[in-house]
Amino acid sequence: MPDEGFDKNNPTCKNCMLYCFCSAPMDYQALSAQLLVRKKHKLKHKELLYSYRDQFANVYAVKAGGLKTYHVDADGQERIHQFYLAGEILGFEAIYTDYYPFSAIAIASDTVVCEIPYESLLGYVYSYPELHRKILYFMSQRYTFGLYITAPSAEQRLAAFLLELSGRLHAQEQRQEFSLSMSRQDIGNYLGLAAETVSRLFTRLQQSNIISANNRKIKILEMRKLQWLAQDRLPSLPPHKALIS
Amino acid sequence: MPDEGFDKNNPTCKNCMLYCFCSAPMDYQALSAQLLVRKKHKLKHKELLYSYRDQFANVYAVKAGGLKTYHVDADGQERIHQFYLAGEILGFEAIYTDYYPFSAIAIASDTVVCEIPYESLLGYVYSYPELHRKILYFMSQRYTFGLYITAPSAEQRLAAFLLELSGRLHAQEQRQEFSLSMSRQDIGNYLGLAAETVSRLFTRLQQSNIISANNRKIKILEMRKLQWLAQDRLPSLPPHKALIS
DNA sequence: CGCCGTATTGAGCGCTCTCAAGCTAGGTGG
DNA sequence: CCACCTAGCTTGAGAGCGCTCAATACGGCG
Repeated sequence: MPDEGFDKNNPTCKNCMLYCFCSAPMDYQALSAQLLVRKKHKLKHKELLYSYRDQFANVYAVKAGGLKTYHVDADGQERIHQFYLAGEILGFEAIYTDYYPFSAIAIASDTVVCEIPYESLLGYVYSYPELHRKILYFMSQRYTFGLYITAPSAEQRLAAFLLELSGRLHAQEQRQEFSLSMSRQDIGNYLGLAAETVSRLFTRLQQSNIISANNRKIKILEMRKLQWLAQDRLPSLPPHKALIS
Repeated sequence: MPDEGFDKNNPTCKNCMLYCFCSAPMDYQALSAQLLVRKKHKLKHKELLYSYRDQFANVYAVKAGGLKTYHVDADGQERIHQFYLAGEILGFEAIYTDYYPFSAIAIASDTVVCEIPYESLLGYVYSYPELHRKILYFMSQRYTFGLYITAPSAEQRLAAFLLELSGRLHAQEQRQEFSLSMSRQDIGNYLGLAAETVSRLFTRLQQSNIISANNRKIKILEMRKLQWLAQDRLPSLPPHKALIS
């Protein structure tokens, strides 16, 4: 269902990667929410945003909550492709195929996304070069995610995953303390591990006093040790905040 | 060393994803090789194209041979991020960081790449909307690669990897028969497996008469069986040829 | 308060890793 | 042209990590 438009005091808007465009400062006037964002969707937990093979039409900026994209293989097993957290944009993966190659589903209740028609987004690119760079920037950023999912040990994978999440959530929360929007099952699926293994690893990391983990609440206690476990599996990246101008 | 420019009869140019621009038909005149491609580089096996942390300046279209991008972790272990085969373009991963987040190295002798300055490429986008779509298309395509690297069994990973390669090489060779440009070690590294495991799998797939593998020469004998092993781990994708117009 | 999805914990097995020893092929130099 | 040399590939044996299956505990939501 459609929602009210852009609100520059809304914290979910402040964290959005497209904030600088929706906030319509100076010469970006034309890009105010009414133009760029067609409507907002509120999604409940496990509510589908788009489905595999749907005709590609929109990309979506995540304002609150989170989503996962996934594909169901021949066994009926779900394979998670990517997570999309508040401030990130999904849908670009469909440019290549012209239909969505994955399904996208909310992993948190109260997930809110802004629907951005792709064709109109492309149209604005010519008037707003900065928007163009931004799009390429978003798409490029994804390339650096998930480098660690082939790490030889489960511990390395989870450590790197937590560090990546911590970086991606940087803009919104404390770097060392954050709340997982995904289940153990989903983490395991994404990392190529059984959910039980993920659970055991959380226990182990807590016993070593490297993190504390109360259900989905994670606090990184020993950042250095966690980085050591991850073995520099992530290339050091600038916080994306820097580009939000 | 710089090389002669675009040659529309050169098979390596014909297979390039940017062929339609370099071939300069009609209104794309301005995009002939001299403008889009600054120079060509010939690389020997294991010769570096760019290095981690180098200032981002160019993307590179692979005309012949192949490359891998990789990152060296804290253990000194190489972690392969992606392979780039003839007709594909690398370097976009650096947009986000403004330096190359991985190193790129040739995995075949006689690798040839066309150097395309990113800023000038961006400049042409405004005059040639089709070029813009193409760039987004290339970048989007990468999102669909490597979905299978977290598959639970090694056999599934390798089967899916071979199928993906077969699709990516479609434009250049027979779909069922192709030549691997990467070593067993590299395949294992990419798939999160030991090289020995990869080797054993090749042996096993041969004994089942699903493929034949003489060193780097691969022939898929039973496509259906290979797809069954891969468990539909790849979303079905159109051959990129279709978009080369 | 009771339910159901999620998380934890345990036991035992099997796949893949490691280490190690041959083998093959392609390239080099005599 | 052939012998050597080296990197890459294959094959084997044994160990260990993570998976499966199963039972129990937790916690959010009605």
